[in-house]
Amino acid sequence: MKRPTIADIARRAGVSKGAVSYALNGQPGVSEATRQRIIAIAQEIGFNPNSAARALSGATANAVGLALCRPARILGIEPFFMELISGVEGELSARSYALTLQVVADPDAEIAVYRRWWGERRVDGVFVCDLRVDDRRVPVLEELQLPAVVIGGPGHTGTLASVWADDAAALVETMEYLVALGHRRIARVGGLPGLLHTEIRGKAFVEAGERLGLEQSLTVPSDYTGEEGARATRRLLGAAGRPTAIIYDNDVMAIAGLAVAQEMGLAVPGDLSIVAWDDSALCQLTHPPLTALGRDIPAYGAHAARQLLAAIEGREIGAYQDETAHLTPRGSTAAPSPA
Amino acid sequence: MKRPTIADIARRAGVSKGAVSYALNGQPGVSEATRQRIIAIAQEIGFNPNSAARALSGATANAVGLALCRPARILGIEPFFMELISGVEGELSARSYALTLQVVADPDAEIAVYRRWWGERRVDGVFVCDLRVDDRRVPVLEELQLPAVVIGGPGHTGTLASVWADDAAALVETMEYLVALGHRRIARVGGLPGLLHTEIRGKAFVEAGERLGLEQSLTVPSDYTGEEGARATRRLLGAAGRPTAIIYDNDVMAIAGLAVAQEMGLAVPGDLSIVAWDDSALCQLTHPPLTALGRDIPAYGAHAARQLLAAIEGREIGAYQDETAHLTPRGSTAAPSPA
DNA sequence: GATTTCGACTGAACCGGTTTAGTAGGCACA
DNA sequence: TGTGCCTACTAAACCGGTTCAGTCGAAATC
Repeated sequence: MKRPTIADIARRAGVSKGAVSYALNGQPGVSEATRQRIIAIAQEIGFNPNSAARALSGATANAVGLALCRPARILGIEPFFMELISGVEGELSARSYALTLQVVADPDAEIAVYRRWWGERRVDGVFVCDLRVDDRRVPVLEELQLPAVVIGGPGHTGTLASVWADDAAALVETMEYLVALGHRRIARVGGLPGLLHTEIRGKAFVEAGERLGLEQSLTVPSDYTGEEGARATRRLLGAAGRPTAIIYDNDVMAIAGLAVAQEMGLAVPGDLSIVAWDDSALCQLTHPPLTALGRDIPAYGAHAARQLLAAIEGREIGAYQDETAHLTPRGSTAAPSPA
Repeated sequence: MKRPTIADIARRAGVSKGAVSYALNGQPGVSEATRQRIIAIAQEIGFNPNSAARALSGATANAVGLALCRPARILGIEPFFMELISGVEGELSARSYALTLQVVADPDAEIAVYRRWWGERRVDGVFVCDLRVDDRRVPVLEELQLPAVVIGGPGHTGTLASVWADDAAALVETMEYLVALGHRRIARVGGLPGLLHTEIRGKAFVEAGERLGLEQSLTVPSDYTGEEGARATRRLLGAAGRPTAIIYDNDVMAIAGLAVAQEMGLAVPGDLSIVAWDDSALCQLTHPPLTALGRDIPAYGAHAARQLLAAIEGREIGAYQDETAHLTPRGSTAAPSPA
């Protein structure tokens, strides 16, 4: 089946290719009557502009890129990315932008992907996930002048646009809630060290712990997987003076922690309170359901997409602060039983 | 920053654009010495061929498409798609193919996306997920002659290539295992009605139930969400002559079912055995861990990608049968307690 | 009535690759 | 010495859009 081109439309309308281009793109240069006639013909023959031709002559590729740098097994289990993607998609498809996805093995590969995309002119802009402290990707994107929106922050985003949420505030709110319940020994199972939001949460945890006068406020680093979450939990619960509450950096680790606690004969929430960061549907499926810090991830993605489209259009944009995660108390948190 | 083009390379090498093209693409027409010189220059200046220009003149866009037609909340929670994507990616990126992702609202929108992609020449081929009985997408793709690989089957794939696994056999194996443990009343919480694999599993369930002489073999339809899985479970367990074992069409519903059983005071596996289809890491995080039907989803995706690339290259391909899911017994299945 | 202006449109260049047709030079063979 | 053939290249067309520089006729201006 032959794809219709503007030349076909031009022939049928008895005008030149240029006139067709003007008509279809809403540019001045054709009369309203001719424009309508051309649009009608285009619709009739089911015309879609060849994206390659458009990208080659015009400015944009009408596509944006997202490179994900996490191993497959973690990607699968984290609802975060899929929810983010679906939010991003909503904005993009409304403007007929395509999303190009690439899974990469490490930050160097990711940087190589950006350089390739830029060289190939395959994308007009990119999303940057999993921001790190002094992230090496940032200067590369600045150098390439590739429009980019960093998903994360605040800070360490250089001159790039960003979308971020105040994790420190959310964590402090959670700790105050636990303290109000009577907890004095609170632990935290953190995400991948080196990720900016892990560091931000870690710092906030220490500071709030001091301010609230906790007896104990220990962070154990982890990697978002259930296995590591379970291991960290065993370590925390096996030690003397074990915590009465644990905050997990994602829901998968929290669920694993819950299983470990039950396995060790500890009652949740009687002996141990559990809070999960990221409130996916999973948190409501456990027994007891998990108290969780949640926010609207698809909306977060949508904001990021809007920022990126604005950046591509050359509009001046900066950091956009998204809503702060809010705590949904469920059955996994309660006052600690008297020791 | 200016992107280098083959004209830049040609100038520096003192040859024509054509020679550069031959050299970089491994075509005959240049001497080995010249080829090496050109390749060296290309590397030195960091050349990447403009994908639009290549797509416009040559045949391929060097991209394939994947349209996902599921609501955001289900997409997020299902590890299946992300694992599939990461497997697909592995094959694609090895051949420098890009993956274009689009989330759509319904099958009509999905068909529209295929037509647009085809018209725009944006992709060289597509993956088709969630195959339905008499799927309307199949004839459209055949008409467009857009290379496609259906992920699912067998049957209902028309002339399109496909990758499938024998779900019926896996289900029968599972039922035989449960019968061997002593179960006579087995229920099933199914996936979305209308999806081919749901129908195939449903049919196999009924047939095997009869063949094995079960007292009861009831399927309750569901939609893969935890809420629906919980509701279906309550319905099954609340009725008289409740089943002693339930097979769930995905892991999320199985986890929800486990929580419901515990909530109702039933011991798992003592009073109720539970089997999950799709063995994600979640299955090992529950208490007890779930017996699950698992297979290597990234490998499945990789096979699909290989099939699609072959189809794009015009090689004759048909249906590829992937490994059958295998049962991993864990703590959620045991002999039923004497009634 | 001559000149300017403007709207509506055309023709051609251009984007950066691939590919086809053509050519120059070297060598073998009669 | 001429013919044929091969290798190693070049020039130019082409893909399908966008856009720039004109052109043409009609209306507006003086």
